[in-house]
Amino acid sequence: MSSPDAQSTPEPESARSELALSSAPAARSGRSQERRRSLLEAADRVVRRSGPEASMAAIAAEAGISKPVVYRHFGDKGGLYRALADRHIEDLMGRLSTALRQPADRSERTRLVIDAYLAAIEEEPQVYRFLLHRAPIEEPTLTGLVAELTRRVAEALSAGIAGELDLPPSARPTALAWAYGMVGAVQAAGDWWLQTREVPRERLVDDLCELLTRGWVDPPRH
Amino acid sequence: MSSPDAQSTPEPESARSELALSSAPAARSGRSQERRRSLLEAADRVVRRSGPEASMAAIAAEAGISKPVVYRHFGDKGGLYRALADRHIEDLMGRLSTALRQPADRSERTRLVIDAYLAAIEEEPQVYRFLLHRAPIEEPTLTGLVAELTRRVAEALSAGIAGELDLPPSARPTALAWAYGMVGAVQAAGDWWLQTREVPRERLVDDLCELLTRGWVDPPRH
DNA sequence: CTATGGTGTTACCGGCAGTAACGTTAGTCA
DNA sequence: TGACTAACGTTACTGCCGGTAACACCATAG
Repeated sequence: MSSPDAQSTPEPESARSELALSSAPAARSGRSQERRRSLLEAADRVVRRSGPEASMAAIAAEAGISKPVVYRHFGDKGGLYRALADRHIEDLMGRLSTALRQPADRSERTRLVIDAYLAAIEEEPQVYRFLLHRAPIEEPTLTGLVAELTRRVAEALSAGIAGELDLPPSARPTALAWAYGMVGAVQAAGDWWLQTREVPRERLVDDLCELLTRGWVDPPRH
Repeated sequence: MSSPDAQSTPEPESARSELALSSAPAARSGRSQERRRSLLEAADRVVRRSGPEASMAAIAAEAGISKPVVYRHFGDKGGLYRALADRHIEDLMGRLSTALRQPADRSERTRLVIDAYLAAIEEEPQVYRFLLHRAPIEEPTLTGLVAELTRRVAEALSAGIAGELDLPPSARPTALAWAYGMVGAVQAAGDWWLQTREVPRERLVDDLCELLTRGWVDPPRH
């Protein structure tokens, strides 16, 4: 927020075309990149261990370094968290779009995507909680990490839906609404599932898939 | 959470049968109830005006009172927020279950509930943001307000679904999964809609209703 | 008049995000 | 080799916030 120097995650590998914030301090030398990586890794470790309410001091300590260094690299707690989130979001998006590209019919592909998401959050519940249940970035019209993740997945999904169903441009809002709806459905159900593991993943995947492909009006078949 | 005295919202009018909680300071005298009300109203005003990151000091000041009074009444920031949330959740639940009880066929009733929810969040976006995008309560296994709202709506909805479709007990998890899925879908889509008003409410309601009742596999009809 | 319990206050604590100001290395140019 | 500079790192602070301790002000009861 306040800091004018919150460079938004110039991660080396992730293809970044949008978000060309001008104020990045240029030089990003090799040593600096290394530091940045190690800081991100330390932050990751701390978040995994202590949840998202980790303090900057704790993260700095974990990295064996003092706070101002962290601030020089990420400008802001929001900046750090955003960088951290970007990494995980990138990962999740990769898994999801792999599933999305699988050659199969619509409902089977739906199943694959849902399963990919649930598998991911099952593997790393702490990371998931960090991404979804934390909005440490104050909103300048925009919200926190949740929205970022939701937005990206939904955006990709809506493109997929529009393409798949061959929708006219006038139906783009419908595709978006559906995409957000589907993402929200899987997120909320996944959240519930993660807290009260009442049912094997398989089962939840089937239920969600049925809801999203056939609707709730017809009774379930099992 | 730390405070042992966070009484959970003994609102005056909401049907309360003496509240067995032992530690409650007993004599909730008339004057005290009045104070409590005025504090909640002040908090509500501040939250509406400044968003959910309102400080306790600000709320106390708005009520023309000092901080410790607030803490005596609610024990905790979490306690205050929970009390505040309960009030709004109660309200929203009322509107939703009214819609849910309407005599109509399944898809029409779905439409009514979705519309009721979207109407509510459209009327009071600030309150909605407070309820959904804030988890100020640290989680001892439990999460914040979002989960509370989601849980209550989903629980009610799943009972409705199970009754409506005459599901056997073995299908209760399915009903729950569907309920959470539907709630999440409407929440996420509503969130998106509230930020980018790309489309009239009517349209979003129709789209969501179609997704949830007929699934996404068949192309939309408009 | 005094004891007591609820209601209010001021003034503090500890912890956090964020920063200013000061060392310290390391590469550069004479 | 030795002075110069600039990035790198540190300690020690500010300001804010949640939460609390300790004290002050009535009322009513004996």
